[in-house]
Amino acid sequence: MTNKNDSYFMKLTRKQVDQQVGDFTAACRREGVKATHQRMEILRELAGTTEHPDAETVYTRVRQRIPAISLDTVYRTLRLLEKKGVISRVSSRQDRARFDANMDHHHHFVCEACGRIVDFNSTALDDFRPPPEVAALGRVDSVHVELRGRCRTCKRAAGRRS
Amino acid sequence: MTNKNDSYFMKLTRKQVDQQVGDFTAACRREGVKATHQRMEILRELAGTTEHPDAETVYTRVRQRIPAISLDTVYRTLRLLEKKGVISRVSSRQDRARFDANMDHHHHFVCEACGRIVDFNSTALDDFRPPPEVAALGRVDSVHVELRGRCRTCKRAAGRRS
DNA sequence: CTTTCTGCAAACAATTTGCAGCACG
DNA sequence: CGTGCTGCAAATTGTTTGCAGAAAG
Repeated sequence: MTNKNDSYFMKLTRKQVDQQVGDFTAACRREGVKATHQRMEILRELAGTTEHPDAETVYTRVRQRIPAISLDTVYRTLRLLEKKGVISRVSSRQDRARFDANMDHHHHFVCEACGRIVDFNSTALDDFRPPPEVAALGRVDSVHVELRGRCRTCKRAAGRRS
Repeated sequence: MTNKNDSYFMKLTRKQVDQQVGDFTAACRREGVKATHQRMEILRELAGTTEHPDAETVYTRVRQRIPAISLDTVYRTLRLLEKKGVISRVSSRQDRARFDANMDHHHHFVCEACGRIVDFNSTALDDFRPPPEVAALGRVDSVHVELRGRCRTCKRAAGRRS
């Protein structure tokens, strides 16, 4: 499956993966979360690849080692790992699609508390040129920047609460 | 609903909206697509706001003017408008969630043809400071950059096809 | 041993689609 | 007037959840 040209999806070294899985095992013990076979193998699978697989893909691969594992467990574990800060999902959680009639090139500020999205422009970003390592990957057509944080309203609300 | 402080979601002027709706009407005539009442009102709704609403929200609002409109029509029209390049969806189409065990700060190159996602780093982006207009909106916690384009493999495949 | 997980199946939510009548051009 | 569009309802897909048995600590 993997050959020299498949450099996009290079797997990490066994040692690096073991390290990450070991760290998580320790964290589980510390927090009273059970370090089950399924969880370890799911993390091992994800830690060993850079191709950002979806739940179904992780499921298919882990099943080679744990044939009886269920897709639900994969979903549940991915959610757990995300909550524990061990993995993240690519791009901000997008439950439903949102639309934009502004077709001029622009970027977004996203409030992670209330979900508000505000457009902005930046000359600094317009001048951005992809680094050579990216140019080597292929052709870049557009640059999309998302700044994540808290809008003033949500910051204020959080302050009042505490 | 709208007050002076609600500057995030300022509506555009009537004139700008009319312009955009008129342009689309013309494009419809040109391409033999029917410029129905429903389509025009959906575009009008989206063109008149900067808050990047989802389908359900557009539906609720347009229904105030066309009570008998259905949610399906909203979905169908949004898809049509997107295909015609009149609107876009916020963030790249994410049918299914994808996960990443690399928790170091990094950015993504996304091939729009095959969906491959490759991580990269950039000192230029690490140095990026949000413009003052964004700082005024709230606190920025992280910067996520997505470069969209074609990977070498897909570029090559496209060339062979033509 | 006891509490937390897993697998199963059923539930959910966002979005898409087949069909018959209605409206635009 | 005919073809494309709409509304309705049913299908699809990704993801979540309730429950009883299984396993980790």
